[in-house]
Amino acid sequence: MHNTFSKKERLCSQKAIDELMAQGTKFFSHPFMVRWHTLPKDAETPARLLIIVPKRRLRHAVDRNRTKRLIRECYRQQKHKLYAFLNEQNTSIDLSLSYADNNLPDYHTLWDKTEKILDRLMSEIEKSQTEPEQ
RNA sequence: UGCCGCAACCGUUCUAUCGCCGGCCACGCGAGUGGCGGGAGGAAAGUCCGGGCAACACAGGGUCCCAUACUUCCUAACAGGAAGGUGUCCCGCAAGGGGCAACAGAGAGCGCCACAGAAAAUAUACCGCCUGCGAUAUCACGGCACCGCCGGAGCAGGUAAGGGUGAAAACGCGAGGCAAGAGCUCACGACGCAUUGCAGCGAUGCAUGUGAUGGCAAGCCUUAUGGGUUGAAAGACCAAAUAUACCGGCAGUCAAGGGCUGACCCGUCCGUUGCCGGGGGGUAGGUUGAUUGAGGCGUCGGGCGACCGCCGUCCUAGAUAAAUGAUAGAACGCUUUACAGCGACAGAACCCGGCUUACAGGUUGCGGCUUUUU
Repeated sequence: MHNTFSKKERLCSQKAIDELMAQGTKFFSHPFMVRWHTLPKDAETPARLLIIVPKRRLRHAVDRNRTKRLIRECYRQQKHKLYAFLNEQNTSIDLSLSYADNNLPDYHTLWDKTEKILDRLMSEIEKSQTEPEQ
């Protein structure tokens, strides 16, 4: 399969970002702050991702660019699990990964971290789906 | 050969796999698929100057505010650059070479000048120098000298040469002059100004004349010149959904109200309600602005040079929450005995011209020094 990562799979709209920040559920798993919230089933894509690397953490634009690209690669190559799960649950989500470390990440450790986060995310989604609307 | 300085240029490369953003071509109703080719920098950085572009504003003058400040030239423009002048510092025996410069005005005015020092700006008088007066006493002291004269406490005045202080001391130095002294006078020199002469477009230099004398304008200021504000998140255009000013059509209702009509009924028009269509402004979103330009490269010509002109040739990122990447392997370079590790500074955001700052390593040219050989 193609591990693509096209424009549709990115969260670009300012309005959607505001909504996510205001209403999203969040959890922390080093080195990421994860925010997500569920949406009605969308035909185009099961998940939209927003990658955040704050200027406060990494001062140089070069470092921020590289960090974002690494995160994108890790997500791109592992997202099929999440997509399959979401299709099974018949839902879609908006998701943000906010980098919260002061050092440049390493590809292999970042891969492991991303894997963990996706696992945790899926279990959380499942929980919220089984007991909806408090 | 090595080192140093200056200038110009480069600033990792290749392969495989998986991706991202534009372009062109083909196929497809379309979503899309396939092929070909393109995709960060010398500083993309800081956002410090200048300009283009855009919107808004705008009678004229003054004040305030900001910027600039030796000259000429270059340029679209500049606080940039080139050539030159002046001052100053360094190297050199010299000839000469190189560095640096908020380099207009302190003779318009105000203000300031710590400590030290007598005094920091209407000069002053601590020591010193000079003049006058000069108590006691003719005794004592010193010198000259031989019946005398001079000095000596103190007081009054003159003086700015010398002393010491300081970042800086009333222009330097020599001579004249004087009681002692002093730009008081003179020669030479430093400085400002002026005009005249000569050289130069000019700053300025040389000569001449004349004048004054501490420094700070990066304290205020004066003079001259320039400056409208904002900034691509500018601006222009298209525009779903929802609500809807307004317009038209159809249907319903005469339940409130009005006209035709004095009253009632009926009718009809307006109204009102609903639906449909049109429609303006405008939100999400999209397009544009936006990459062909004071453009790059090359030949020739002009100019000391910055730069300019002619001709030829090339099209070389265009994203928008923001692409230009990731992984693995190899090569290259550096460190290290080796294992191994590392790969400078740094990421376009409307576009240009500069400035400033960061930068491992390498290449080329010129200059200087050194070594070796001939």
